[in-house]
Amino acid sequence: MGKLLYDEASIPSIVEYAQRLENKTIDEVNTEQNSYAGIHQNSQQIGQKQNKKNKGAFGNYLEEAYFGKKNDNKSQADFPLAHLELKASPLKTLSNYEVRVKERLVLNHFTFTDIDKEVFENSHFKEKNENILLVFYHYDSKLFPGDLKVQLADLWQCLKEDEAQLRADWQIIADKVHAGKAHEISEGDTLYLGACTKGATAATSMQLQPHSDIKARGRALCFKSCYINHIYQILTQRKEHGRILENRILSKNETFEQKINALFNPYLKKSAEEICAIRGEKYNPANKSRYADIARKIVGLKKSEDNLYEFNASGIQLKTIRVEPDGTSIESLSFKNVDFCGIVEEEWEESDFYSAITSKFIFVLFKHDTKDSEYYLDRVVFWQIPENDYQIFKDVWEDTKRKIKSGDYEHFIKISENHVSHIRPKGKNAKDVMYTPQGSYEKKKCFWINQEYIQKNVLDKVYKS
DNA sequence: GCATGATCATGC
DNA sequence: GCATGATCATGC
Repeated sequence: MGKLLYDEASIPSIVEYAQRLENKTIDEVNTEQNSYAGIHQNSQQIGQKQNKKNKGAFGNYLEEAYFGKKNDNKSQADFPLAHLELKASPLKTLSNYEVRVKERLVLNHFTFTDIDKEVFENSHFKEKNENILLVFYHYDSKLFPGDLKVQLADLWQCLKEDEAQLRADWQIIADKVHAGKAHEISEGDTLYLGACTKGATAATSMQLQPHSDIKARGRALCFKSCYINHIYQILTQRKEHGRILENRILSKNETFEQKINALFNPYLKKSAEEICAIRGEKYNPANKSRYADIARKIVGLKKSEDNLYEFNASGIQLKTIRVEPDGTSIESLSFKNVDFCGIVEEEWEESDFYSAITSKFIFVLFKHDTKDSEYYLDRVVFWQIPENDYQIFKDVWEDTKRKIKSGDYEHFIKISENHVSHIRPKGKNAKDVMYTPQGSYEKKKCFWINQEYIQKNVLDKVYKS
């Protein structure tokens, strides 16, 4: 073991050392410094031992060949003297050249017995993840870990930034365990911090839980993909522009639900046109998204959706639904257009649709009481998809990916084929097309959640109880 | 009446 | 010009 090139007890020293990697690869910097951090191996040698596609390959290489750490005691922080954890996070480039974090960031595993005994203040989560050194790198399955380019390295102190929400999320997970409902935990329960299933298949990862005899899938805590992507964006902005205005809508000790309800309260029972009049905005009945536009303006969202800190960090889905006098709705819910070239390169858990499905939903319900009367703002409802239903969304997504890969754009899953989700066109008109992996152009389409599913899971619970 | 495909206004 | 969040139109 050679001498380390940084001070193991100092966060600034470790962060500075990590930042030497920015815009370079580990092997480049090691060569410049004439050091392999005491370990005389380059990435080809390690790469031959480890499959290049091994998901942890870059993280291990960073730890061993750059920081000179042996990857042994996993429950201890990576830099115990500095109370600092090291995490590598892969980036991908979308077909529009936008750079995005590729997947959720997995933190510590937990057992239901342990979390049952903890409170947030003394939790393993808080202890281990208070200071995280994040190293964002460009993922490429064809390259050795030492040849991957690092984009950004920086410190994220999640409690200083977002303690209230992380505590609320942690508590939701712990409370399900307290209630003997570990088997009902869903990634959609929470906004930033998630309890994700990890690694092994469902059958082999079943665990006992303290307050129920029902076995539940083992879980790890993670930063959900929207949150880690948000962190990447914030750190990039701070590096490029300094600490510019970060537009938070929550004040201290206020929950997301309380804030949203407070924003909508003044307009309850008022018609769309009345709301526009009160707010001094124009109302155009020919605009098909007029109800959605009102809802977005009330919470302060711009079209791009990333202008509010909490919305960008959580990926929360704000949707408006028109409700008929009998408590039913007419239409299914649409999502972003499918990127035909992007989807064939993606895994389910990295996809836009997965991200939407596992986010929380805010439904803004506009109702009318007779067939010919105006719709008025009736209620605001929070909801998430139960995890038991994720599989069918995944099946629809996988089927769509497979058909696009084979060049079949004519036989996507229809609304009549299941009770949950389908694929349908969404473009300016039939001539509005998108480039495909086959080099042809096909009509734009997107994933939809079936009206029937929303009716049963959301509207019936609100209007038929 | 429902399934499916087509289309529209908006804002950046 | 384009993505978005929807609603509309048609044919069976």
